[in-house]
Amino acid sequence: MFSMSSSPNRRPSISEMAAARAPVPDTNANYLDGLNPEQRDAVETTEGPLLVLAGAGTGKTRVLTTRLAHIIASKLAWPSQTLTVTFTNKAAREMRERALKLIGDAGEGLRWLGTFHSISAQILRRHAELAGLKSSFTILDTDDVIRLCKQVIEAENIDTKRWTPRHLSSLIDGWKNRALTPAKVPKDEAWQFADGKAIQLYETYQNRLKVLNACDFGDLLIHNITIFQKNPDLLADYHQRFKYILVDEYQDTNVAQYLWLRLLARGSNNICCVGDDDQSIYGWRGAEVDNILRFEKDFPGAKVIRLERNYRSTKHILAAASSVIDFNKGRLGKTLYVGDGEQGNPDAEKVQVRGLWDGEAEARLICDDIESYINKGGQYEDCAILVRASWQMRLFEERLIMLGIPYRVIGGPRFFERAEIRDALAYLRLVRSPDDDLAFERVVNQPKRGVGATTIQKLQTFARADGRSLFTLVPMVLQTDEVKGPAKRGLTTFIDQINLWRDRLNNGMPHHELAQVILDESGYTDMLQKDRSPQSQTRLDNLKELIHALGQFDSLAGFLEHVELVMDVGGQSSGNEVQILTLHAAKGLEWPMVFLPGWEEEVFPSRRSLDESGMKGLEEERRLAYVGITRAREKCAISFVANRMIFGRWQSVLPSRFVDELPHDNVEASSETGYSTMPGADQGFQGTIEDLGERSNYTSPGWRRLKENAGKGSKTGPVIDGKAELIATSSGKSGFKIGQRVHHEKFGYGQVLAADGTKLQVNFKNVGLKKVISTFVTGV
DNA sequence: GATTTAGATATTTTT
DNA sequence: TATCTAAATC
Repeated sequence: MFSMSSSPNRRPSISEMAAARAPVPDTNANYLDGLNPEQRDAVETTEGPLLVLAGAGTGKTRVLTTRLAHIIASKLAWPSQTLTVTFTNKAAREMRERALKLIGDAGEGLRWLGTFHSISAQILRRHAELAGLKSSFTILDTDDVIRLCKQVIEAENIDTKRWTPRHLSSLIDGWKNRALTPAKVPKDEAWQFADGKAIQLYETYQNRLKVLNACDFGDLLIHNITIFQKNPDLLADYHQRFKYILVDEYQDTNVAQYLWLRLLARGSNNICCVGDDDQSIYGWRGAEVDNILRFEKDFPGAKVIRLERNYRSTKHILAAASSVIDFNKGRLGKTLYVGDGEQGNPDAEKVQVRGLWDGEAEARLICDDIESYINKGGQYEDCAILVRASWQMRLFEERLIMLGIPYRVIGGPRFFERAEIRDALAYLRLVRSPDDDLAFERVVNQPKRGVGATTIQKLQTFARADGRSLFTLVPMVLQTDEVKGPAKRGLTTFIDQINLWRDRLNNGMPHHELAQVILDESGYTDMLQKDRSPQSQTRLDNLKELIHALGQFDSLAGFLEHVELVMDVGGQSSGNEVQILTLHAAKGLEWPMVFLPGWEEEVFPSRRSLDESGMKGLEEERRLAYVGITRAREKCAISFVANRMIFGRWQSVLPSRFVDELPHDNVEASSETGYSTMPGADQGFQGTIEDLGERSNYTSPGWRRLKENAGKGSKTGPVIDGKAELIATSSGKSGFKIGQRVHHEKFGYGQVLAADGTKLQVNFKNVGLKKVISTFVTGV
């Protein structure tokens, strides 16, 4: 319907470009139908900088996609002359699909629609030499980066226990988020690591990257920025190219992304940013809410459009969210209201706030709610449980399994971050680029080939001295007697195999077939098949999945590039299942029924957030609360508990301050925390000391002590900190929990240190070394 | 060099 | 509690 006279992939002729400059309003633009006045304004304001403040559920994505479609359909620009940046691959994909749906073939050729990282990688590949790289540079993921940091720290003889590689990598990442190259880092920040060596380490890290012909994620943008700054001609080319810039989730941009956008927008000045300051929840990853707060100053003459009509949630849900977020200072300010009609649904349910005894009771209640919703004809997929931290998920999983309710955990370790997948990819990387030392180190002894740490260290020393890569160095070392025995044999077969695989690839063996061959011939598959741990089958399945995914790409290079930047390929199909996810992962999603458990001080708002970032941290936690509530369409149930087990210890906890910030009129509150004793307090335990037999996990200190003691004929445990530990065996059904306070008629009060359902280890406060417990332990 | 054991450590995670 | 890493032992 909006097809153009010529193929959109063809470069436009001069006259076409001239014609495109004069907007030709399309009177049949029915893609504009159904937009409200503000949305329409946001779509049609095409000149100059524009900030669209889009509250939750106000049609943000629709505006963005329609705007893109509008620009193309009105021939203001060719698809290839628009730059659209998102944060996630998923958002980019959705944007592309929706734009294509609106304008059909005319939208083909949206080459510059993608994530900040994928677009800056594209640009960097074209001009890599200006950053001292080859255009075939590899993009390192977090895992590689940490290993590299470790090497850098060790090279300086710094204790990696006191100063962890993870810490250094997060510092470097933080600087890159702020667009600081080693030279630009404020000198006093050097003291954040290894007694003032931080900046120096950052510098060596960067040098190592250059030698490896590699980039980390932050580099993609930093290199772009420096290239643009040093080469005005080149920047001018891109100014010519990008007539319109669209940015999604602007509140999440960091300094580097902001500078990058500023540089590119200087050409046309047609930059449209869409975002919501109230949904900025990635501050800990370098996002600067300030970017969106400062927009009008940064882009003079900017227009600001607010989208406040919410088409998602009931009035009670919106009132609850607004009430909480209103406690934040320094907002741009918007008030959400029900988009359809004055009141919305008059029968809408109020937001529920419930207090429970402990996490298990909370899980029971929520899962029962889900069950009764299903019994009334609801769908599992309509329900979501949103938690602050992933450790909170376990209780819900256990309960859902018990009830036989299908569920899916969203997020968690991603497909391409799994060890077996990264191993397989490292083999492929090494076959393709022998100089990839990080890949070499990863797989040279995986499966075991007798090449241990000592050998690798030796090789690294030589490689450093020679300025060669490990792979090219090894054949030379093998000529000498520096490496002997199993290590020598292992290295020989390793090198031979890699070379053989490379020949096969060059002789036209399809890459997915090669991947299978590599896994089989290297012994990797064997290793997993022999491994009888419960995860090994999943690992084999994952590898199968990987080979399948490989088959979808034309070339190995194409696949690797894809993998480096698009890490979310794993099985996406979601069936009819209850979803469990973190609040962070929930952004951008919505459900009819949303459960928000764990609203307790220290948990949510999280203690660490407050400790580390104070007021700023608290406000971000509050935005997280806002995001959580606004995910709900019809029903939102918030809950908190009185007792929670955190890191294996029971703690009594207080309701979150956010609970008090909810509006009374829109909330229905109830509490069941009136217990005076722990559940199970009425049950008795008879204590005798026994051999505990085999248990899968004795590694925790409590159980380890317990095991040491078992079967030694000893009647009591060792004295630790002047307190005796006694091991009791349950006489009946266990209702006791780790950390729970118990009472024994002889020994007085104690605390349960370990329990597996039938046996208890109790730490009694006032006891020295004592004998058999033959009497009952009672919960208090 | 591999395996076992002991100890420390613990959010959120778009690329 | 569960997981990861380093030291100790085989």
